[in-house]
Amino acid sequence: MSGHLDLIDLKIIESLGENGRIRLSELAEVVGLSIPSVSERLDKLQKNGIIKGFTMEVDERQLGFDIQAFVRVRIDSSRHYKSFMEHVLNEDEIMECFSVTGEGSHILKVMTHNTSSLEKFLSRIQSWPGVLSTNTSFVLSQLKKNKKISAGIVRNNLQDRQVLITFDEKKSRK
Amino acid sequence: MSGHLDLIDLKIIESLGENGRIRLSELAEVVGLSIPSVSERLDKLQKNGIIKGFTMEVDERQLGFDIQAFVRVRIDSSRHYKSFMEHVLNEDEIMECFSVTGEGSHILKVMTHNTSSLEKFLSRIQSWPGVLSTNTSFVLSQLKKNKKISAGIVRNNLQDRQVLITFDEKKSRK
DNA sequence: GCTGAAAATTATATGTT
DNA sequence: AACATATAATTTTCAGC
Repeated sequence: MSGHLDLIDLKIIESLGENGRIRLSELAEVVGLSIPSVSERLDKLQKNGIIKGFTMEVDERQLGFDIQAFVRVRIDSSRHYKSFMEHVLNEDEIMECFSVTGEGSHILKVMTHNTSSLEKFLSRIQSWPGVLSTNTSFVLSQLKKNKKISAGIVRNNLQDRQVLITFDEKKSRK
Repeated sequence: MSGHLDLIDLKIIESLGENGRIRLSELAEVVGLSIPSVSERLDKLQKNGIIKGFTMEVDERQLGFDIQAFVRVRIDSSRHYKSFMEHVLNEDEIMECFSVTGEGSHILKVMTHNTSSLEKFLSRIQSWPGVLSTNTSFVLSQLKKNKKISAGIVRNNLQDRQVLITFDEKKSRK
């Protein structure tokens, strides 16, 4: 498993959240370590699976995706679950899929070209075996998108579990 | 505005979606242009705002965020909108906020430490002026997260608007 | 807008504490 | 684990097309 995360790891994570293409040299400057040290830590964070990968944020509208929507799907659970999953993975217009509690068993985040393509998409979904109903909410605008993972908050989260060793704690151990 | 996007731009976008830290040298290989050309195109894509930035995907659980939830909020619209926005931007636990149609005026994607911190968060929300009700769905698991923006699909989207000029079209113009 | 080649910067590998 | 040094790779700059 992951071993321990210290504040430097968290700062690395925070910086990469703000700018995923930041250079190791800059990162080294930010956290106050040498480049090889930062490089090694970054490798470990990826090997541990704490950092899963790097992506990009795009302006979807400019790429012709004028419609975003949340679609709540109610599926006749167990029996059709496997085929549902396969369909979900195959549909490029489904950007995210969550299994959730509450009304409906799944929430799909959908991105598509126009109302016509959305209509086609919805009738496709409704034809999948086990799909009992759907309920669609259009996204009018996105008011917030939090990229940064604050080192401070993560630190608080992890202190409970003693996964994290802060610098001060380290110092005080002989 | 943005000028024109060709298939090479879309391939750059697709590659960066798969790996946001891909090197210019690799990118140049993928799209079949020289490194300076790719570098220039990347700059333009960022200046145009088509590429908004680069981030990282993390394993939230390993960082102590054990709870993710969608919270539908119904707010007494116009009058309290501004203060609502301010609150939303201030809360680090709100990762995303969408204005939507359907039941409730907004959907919040929330990430927090445990049920206790969620409970605190929900009572905080409910105390904001104008918040009439909330409805929370826990995320049990995320089944899909689409990082890649397929060049093929974007091409289809944009062809309608003639924003995109394909290589073949370019060739055929004198 | 693209290229090749020089210059500058950055990343990797190795050995040491 | 972190560092310094040396080496390798990458990115940037720029003249020329």
